[in-house]
Amino acid sequence: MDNVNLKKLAGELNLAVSTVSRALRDNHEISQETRDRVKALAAKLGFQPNPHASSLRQNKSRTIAVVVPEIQNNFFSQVLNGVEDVAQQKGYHVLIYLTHEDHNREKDILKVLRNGRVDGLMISVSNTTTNFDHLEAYRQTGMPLVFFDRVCEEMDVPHITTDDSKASYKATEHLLKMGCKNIAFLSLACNLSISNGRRSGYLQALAKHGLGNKMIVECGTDDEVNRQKIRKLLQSEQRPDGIFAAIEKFAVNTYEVCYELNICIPQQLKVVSFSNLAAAALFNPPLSTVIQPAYEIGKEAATILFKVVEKKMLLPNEKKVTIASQIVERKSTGRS
Amino acid sequence: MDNVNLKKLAGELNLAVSTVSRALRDNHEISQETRDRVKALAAKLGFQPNPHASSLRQNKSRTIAVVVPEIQNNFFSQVLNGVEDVAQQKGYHVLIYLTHEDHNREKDILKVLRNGRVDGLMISVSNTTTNFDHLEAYRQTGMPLVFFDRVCEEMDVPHITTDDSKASYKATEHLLKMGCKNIAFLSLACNLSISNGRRSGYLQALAKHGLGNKMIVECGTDDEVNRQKIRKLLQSEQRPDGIFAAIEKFAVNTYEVCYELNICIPQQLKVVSFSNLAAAALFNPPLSTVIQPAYEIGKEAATILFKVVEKKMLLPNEKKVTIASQIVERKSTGRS
DNA sequence: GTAAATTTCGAAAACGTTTCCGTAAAAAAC
DNA sequence: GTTTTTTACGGAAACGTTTTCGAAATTTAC
Repeated sequence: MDNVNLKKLAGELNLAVSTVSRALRDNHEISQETRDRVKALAAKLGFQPNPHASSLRQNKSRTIAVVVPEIQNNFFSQVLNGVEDVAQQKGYHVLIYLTHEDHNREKDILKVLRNGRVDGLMISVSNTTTNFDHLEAYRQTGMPLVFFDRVCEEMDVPHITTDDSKASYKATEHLLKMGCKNIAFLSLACNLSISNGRRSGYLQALAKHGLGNKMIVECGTDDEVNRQKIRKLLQSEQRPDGIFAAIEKFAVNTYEVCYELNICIPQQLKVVSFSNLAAAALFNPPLSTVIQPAYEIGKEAATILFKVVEKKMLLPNEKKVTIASQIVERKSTGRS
Repeated sequence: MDNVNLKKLAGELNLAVSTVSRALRDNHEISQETRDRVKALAAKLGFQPNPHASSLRQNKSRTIAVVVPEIQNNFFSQVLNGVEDVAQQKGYHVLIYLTHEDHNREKDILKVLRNGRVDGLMISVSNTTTNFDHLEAYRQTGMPLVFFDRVCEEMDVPHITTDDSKASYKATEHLLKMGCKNIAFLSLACNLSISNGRRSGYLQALAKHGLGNKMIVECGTDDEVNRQKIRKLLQSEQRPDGIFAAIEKFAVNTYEVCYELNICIPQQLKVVSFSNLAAAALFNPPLSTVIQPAYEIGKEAATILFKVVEKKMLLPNEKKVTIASQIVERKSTGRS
């Protein structure tokens, strides 16, 4: 029942397989009359060309892969949303792969993708990735590759990022403006270019305002460990009066510890965080956030990837795209 | 550079293509010595078999499709996480499609998938879907299909859901226990089996406790419209002292309106909602939630789908799987 | 010793498309 | 009226893999 294919259509219509194929693709070598006849029967029988045969012959799959560290993270799911929008509109399919911040998984995934399964790949690298050989190997095959958010600066492929460093600078400055003298930064592992940007924005702001007392706490995936570190930080001698969280999760951990220790936000501690959570406005107190243009990043990255896939020339400004993040000031950084 | 294929390997090794193919698949008809030789060269050249040729020949793609209404929604991204875990472990690939709650998109997607691109499909249907012909047509092709969360009860394919009705009953009872006399239900459009479950749980609880004054408000995707409806509800004569939101978004809308109208939660209004947001604990006040086992649903649905794909028999209790939701009581339903 | 079974491999068909090439018939050019 | 071009289509190769069939070479059975 399933196997309605070109041969079947051809048989039914007394035409050659090649003619049917051409008719369906609106080839001008086929008369309008025949085209209509073919299409009518195809529609009637619900013919859908076999994508594997098609891909094999044409050496393209109309599929792209998106590789991200995780998906529960609001940022990445919004990115994916943007990607899928563009892909669906262009008639492409989207394969999704999660690395769970594991370099080895990332390597395995890249390896499997190096064989024509997809026409292109966009990736936000895992934060345990320090070696980029697997990406280089992928690129060597000539397949289109685009980085977004967590990029490998060294590689000469399109990057789509947000202005992490600048946004971070502004967020830090915002804390200063609201009266903080002693700001701690909850950082991700340092091998990430992304965290470096965020960290350097923080450091730049401190330097600019003549504050040398940087406090950087490296947090990770384990909530309890994070809380432990934050607890220690908030109970220390020179305890900060402001916290800038590199990712939302750390802000959540901060809130938890503050509840636990009865530290009032924003009176005793002001908090700002990178976050794409719409519900941040409902937090107690509402959390000031640096919102990344996640959907736009996804959309832009996909658009550029498709341009590369379709071998269109990229404009110079499409090789490194930066989309601005936006600070939303809320009560967590309000004046006492 | 790219095209290292069986023929190339065969040429290099003075073997037939068929021998190389078999050697790589550890066919017992090939001597251990030859197998090793072949594998060594394959590894050296980084050979990856062309998946389209493979899929075409074997008539299977080692790929499944996941069709969901949206992905920003925490629930679905957690489901996807579960699915991807199982898939990656089994060496399958995952295609993702978003319907954006649009029945027509859903139809188009299903149509394109009806041709061997995937070995199986799992779907949570859009809430604008009332007609299931497209799903029936898909099933007719004999391809494996699994429903999760938003199911089509009528179709005889595996369902993986949570105990919506029961959880809803419990949540309503919880509100009653906390002193509510007048509970409103913020509902999704009624054609969804899912919302029917949640609604009926609510109604059952009211009936059980002899409360006839049901208040059902149908909300949708537009935040402003929702707020409008909630505003009207909370300003009405018999304004409720409890709100039960069928989805997280409506709870957010409720909070927003309460802030706006200076209605105190939980003193004046208690709120509970279906939600998978970890940060619900940080809300002001912390939101009581019905947490769905999203990750588990994804994992279970994928596991069952793979069983069907691999033509294993399903146990009777795998045809309809229900995984319990869990109520987390927080301040939003606390005693004044 | 021959017959039978086993091991190990090669040739070729097959999957369903797309596309290259060829070729009748019709139309246009002169 | 002949030649050239155009139109409309058919035949077959090709994509890279898997698998069927077959067949040497080796081993085992008797």
